[in-house]
Amino acid sequence: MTSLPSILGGIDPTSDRAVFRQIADQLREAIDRGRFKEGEKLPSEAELVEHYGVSRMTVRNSFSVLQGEGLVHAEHGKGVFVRPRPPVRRLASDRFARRHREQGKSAFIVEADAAGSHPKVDSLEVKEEKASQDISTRLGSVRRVLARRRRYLLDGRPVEFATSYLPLDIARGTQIAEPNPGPGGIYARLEELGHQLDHFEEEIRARMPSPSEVKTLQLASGVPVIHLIRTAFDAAGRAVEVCDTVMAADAYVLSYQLPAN
Amino acid sequence: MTSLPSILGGIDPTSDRAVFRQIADQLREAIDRGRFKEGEKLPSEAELVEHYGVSRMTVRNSFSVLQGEGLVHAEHGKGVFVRPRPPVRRLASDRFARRHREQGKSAFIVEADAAGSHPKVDSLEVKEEKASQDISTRLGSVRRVLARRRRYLLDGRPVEFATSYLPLDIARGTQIAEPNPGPGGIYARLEELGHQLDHFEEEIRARMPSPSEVKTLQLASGVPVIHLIRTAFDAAGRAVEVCDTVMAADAYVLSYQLPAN
DNA sequence: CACGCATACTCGTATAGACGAGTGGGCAAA
DNA sequence: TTTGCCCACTCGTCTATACGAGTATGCGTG
Repeated sequence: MTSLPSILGGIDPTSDRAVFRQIADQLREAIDRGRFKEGEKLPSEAELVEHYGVSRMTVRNSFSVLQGEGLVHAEHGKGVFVRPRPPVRRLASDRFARRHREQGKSAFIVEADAAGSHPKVDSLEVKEEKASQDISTRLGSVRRVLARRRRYLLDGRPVEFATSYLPLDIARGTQIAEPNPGPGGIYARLEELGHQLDHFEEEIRARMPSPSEVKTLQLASGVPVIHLIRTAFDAAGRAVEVCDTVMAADAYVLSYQLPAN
Repeated sequence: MTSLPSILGGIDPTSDRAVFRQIADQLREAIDRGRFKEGEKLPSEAELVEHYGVSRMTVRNSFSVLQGEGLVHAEHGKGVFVRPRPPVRRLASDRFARRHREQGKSAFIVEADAAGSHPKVDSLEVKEEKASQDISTRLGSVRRVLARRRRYLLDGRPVEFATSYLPLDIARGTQIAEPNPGPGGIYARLEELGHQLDHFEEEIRARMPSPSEVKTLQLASGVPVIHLIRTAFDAAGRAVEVCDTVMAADAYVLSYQLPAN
């Protein structure tokens, strides 16, 4: 390996920039310049202590800065590594268009197969429950709803956790209340039930994950989530489904097409 | 103030959960339950050291967890405070529709005024420059572009930084190359120049900000950014503008309407 | 050869102490 | 009363040390 001094500079003790920030700056720049490549191991804490002549906590402090930026991740017993950027899934805004619903499989499976990934859906849960205030408002003041929860994985990595909420008067007793909603998914079933879909509304937020989201999506530190709430409206203008989706932000690019008029 | 023991519990030394995580958990829960309200000061490091009987670094460690989650922020010399959730701007997907372009002011100013906020636009820079690889690709292999940079502020707080790129053969010498593009903005000018706008494509990502973005947007730690890249196409199918926008994620909700067919 | 253990190296957690710097209140001097 | 300083309290930074726990490697034993 190339010697450290040739990659990393020294500390400027006269600078008013904190030492641990100077170290973080140098590591960040080295990563940006490709001196440390994706997945590559950074110098160990001990090596940096040696190189900079600082205490271990100072080095750890700089690592923690870079972790917060999502640039690196530490593995106990192994080292600190440059975080590889996982391939992203691109979600087109027309993925729920009727023409994509004709075939049997879900949009997730179809797209992932096409991209050569191995998709999986787990923690499927379908149950009736009390609607939260927010969901109730979006669905037009319903008290209880059918909730369909599932988690999506790509090549073994969880990337998305979604819950669909439907009014009970629509969904109860139909195939929508079954774990497997059948070909074309619940949107196909809704249309068969006479709720011709008219349009969707999507709300997008980004934020840091809650601890439970970190667990469910196995998120590394420094990875935000995209929170998408989609409401489906039928031709009568009624909200027939709300889908609440939390996505690992480093796994997705959302794409929308908008008319200009 | 209510005594600490009544709000926060103790440490379970038999738990395999790290002490600083247990402290972070208790503080997080207290915040979630509203025992500490938005903007309110948390117990000082010294108080928590006293209460839990741990060292100061351990307490600081738990604070750093909560800061990473964007839940709290520290103010030197004052204390650690529950981060207030700033009001969010809701961006509708039709905000660039032609009918909104008739009046004089920009979408940002109009919407902010309507919301009762005090909008401002600064660091306006308009110049010709070499197109990056990505921008060049999106605009259809142009070498040089006109770049229009500006930062948007709401009630004094920077919330968004945007750069528009336009092909030189379209923009050079027109009002688009002026600091003030005139009523209706550059989209109105483009249409006057014969580039009737047909549709937009928007790509959305979320990620942690770079250090320079933290500076420009004065981001607190634990706040991600939404990165939106919009491409405008004219009726001839040509990409006539790419707008690269970085938004403080805690200041925005994006909203889209999609047809179902 | 195969297995298992010792060992060295990695990061994780925690303590104790020191000094610096920003903030705000109180007190003393003008 | 007003001004200015001091001090107490706050978080920021850094050092030095200790032990625990996960990982990988090599060597010795069976």
